[in-house]
Amino acid sequence: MPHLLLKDLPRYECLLEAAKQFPNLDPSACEVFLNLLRTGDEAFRVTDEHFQANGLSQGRFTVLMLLFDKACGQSHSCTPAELADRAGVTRATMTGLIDTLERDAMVLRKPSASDRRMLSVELTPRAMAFIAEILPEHFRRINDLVAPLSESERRTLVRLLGKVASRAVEVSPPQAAAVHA
Amino acid sequence: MPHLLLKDLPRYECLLEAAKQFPNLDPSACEVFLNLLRTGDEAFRVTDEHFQANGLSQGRFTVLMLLFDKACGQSHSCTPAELADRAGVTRATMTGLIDTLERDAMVLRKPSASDRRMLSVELTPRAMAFIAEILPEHFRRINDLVAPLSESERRTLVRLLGKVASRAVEVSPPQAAAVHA
DNA sequence: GCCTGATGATTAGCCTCCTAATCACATAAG
DNA sequence: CTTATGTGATTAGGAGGCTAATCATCAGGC
Repeated sequence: MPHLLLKDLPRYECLLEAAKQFPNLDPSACEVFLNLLRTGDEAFRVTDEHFQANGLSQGRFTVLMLLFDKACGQSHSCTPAELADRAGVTRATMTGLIDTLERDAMVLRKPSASDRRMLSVELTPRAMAFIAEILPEHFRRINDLVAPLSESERRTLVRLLGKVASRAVEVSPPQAAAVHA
Repeated sequence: MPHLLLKDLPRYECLLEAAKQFPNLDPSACEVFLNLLRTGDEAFRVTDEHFQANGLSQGRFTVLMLLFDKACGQSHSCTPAELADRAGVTRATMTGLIDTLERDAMVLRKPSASDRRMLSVELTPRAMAFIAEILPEHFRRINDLVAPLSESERRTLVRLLGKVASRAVEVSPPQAAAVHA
């Protein structure tokens, strides 16, 4: 479920053309922006395809990874709230994701002993086996995707992406932590 | 409505740690992949924030842009099927997008004279004014986002992104044009 | 003229995201 | 103790993706 919605990128000449109408339009900036969105989406698609073939969505995969990470660190529990925060979705969304994962016998909800409002979410053995099953192909796809880049190109790309990402956070902070004035 | 779902990127040391468990995991490839997804999502967010403030979604904006482009080229009509193809969504999805745009008086559905199966979708004057209103800020945000990059860095970034995007298309073609064997 | 199959648009039903409202419980203030 | 406030999880309802199934129309073969 990518969200780019633009199959064919406008070509550079079109941007130059359009720039005549809109003085604000910087062709090179737009070109970077469009390529960034498109490539991000393509990269997403390459892995999502594999997920879908295994009945996963990006959200479900992320939850499994977060719990798997916990499990590896011996900390066998995680609350829905913590999962939501780390996955970057709302708690309502996390409730829905856990619902379907529980339905598919991938996770269990257990009441917390100390605070009766809280739950603890745990992976089932079935989920552990499933993760071990799909991860190798996941990494293979990532390696394959990045294969055309040399190590030095990879460093350059990460550096340039980092500049843009930092700038993005600067110009529009992820969530303006609503202060109760 | 970004879909990355991972607020905090695993740091490089974590990747190296994880690589011990999974021989397939190439840390530099994963780093590129994660940065690509994250930066794409951040870039998306910067513009989507502006859209949301104006009651638009990415899908609605794309439809308006496609129709606007048509309108500028004097070709005042466009079928839902063509819009769906160019936007990269299914026709069913396009029906839904046109529904809400029509409800908001942004587009009109008109029956086609030549083929009674077809519709023609047109922008309303209200939509034209709306587009002229929001585009300058849209371009301003894009320029702002890319501002930290020099012209030469932009060319490099576009080139490297292009390599990855081409590779993505290669390893998993967008849609395997189902042949009716 | 009349089937048959292709094509445009829509509908129905599912999933995942969202916001806002609700409910249960915890905690601090009085 | 009681009340107010805060916090965890859920529910309700909306939007936009998808696939699969329908319906109307077109175009070709006989």
